[in-house]
Amino acid sequence: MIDLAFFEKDTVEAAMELIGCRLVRTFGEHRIEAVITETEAYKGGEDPASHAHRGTTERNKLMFGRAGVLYVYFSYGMHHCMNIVTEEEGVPGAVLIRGAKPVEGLEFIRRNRPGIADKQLMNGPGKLTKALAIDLFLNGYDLLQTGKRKLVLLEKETPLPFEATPRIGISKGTELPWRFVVKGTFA
DNA sequence: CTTATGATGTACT
DNA sequence: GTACATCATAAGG
Repeated sequence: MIDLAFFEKDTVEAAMELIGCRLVRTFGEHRIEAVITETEAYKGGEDPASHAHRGTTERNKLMFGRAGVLYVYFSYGMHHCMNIVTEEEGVPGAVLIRGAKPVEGLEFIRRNRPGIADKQLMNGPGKLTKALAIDLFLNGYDLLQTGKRKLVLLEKETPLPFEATPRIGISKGTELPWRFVVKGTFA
């Protein structure tokens, strides 16, 4: 079961364990479910590519907070990116969810991404947030909260084979193999 | 198939 | 002012 201990650990470990977990987004009667196929780990201090590298700012302060909370930010003036905070409180870290594969609610995903081919619905961080209708109003959302929830993370049923590669879209810290992506044709 | 480019909020120099 | 954890489209081979 997903609990605080699942997130309150080393960010790289958490990023690997998130591969194969399912995201469930609900709005009213609607339900979208997707399997996470691609993640990246971002720490703080020692990680030059991390938003938290140079200490807290108004935008990144959630990365220093409690694990299991969403950190959503607006990037390049037009995309949202979704992260899940990791590590103990006070230690910066978050896992960027870079890609997923739809398993349920395809019609609602298509509605969020009109005119896009099925294979490209959620194969990138900005695309994934648009497909799941995730934006800044979910910034700070607690995945561990009880009661009626708009977004739920489910533990994987079966582990998926994945590989570690350098992270994408960054110019510093490229030597760290902290991107994890499902192998083969699954994604 | 590949590369180039525009859109543009936030953090930083 | 510049850089950036991007994406969709246009242009070239």
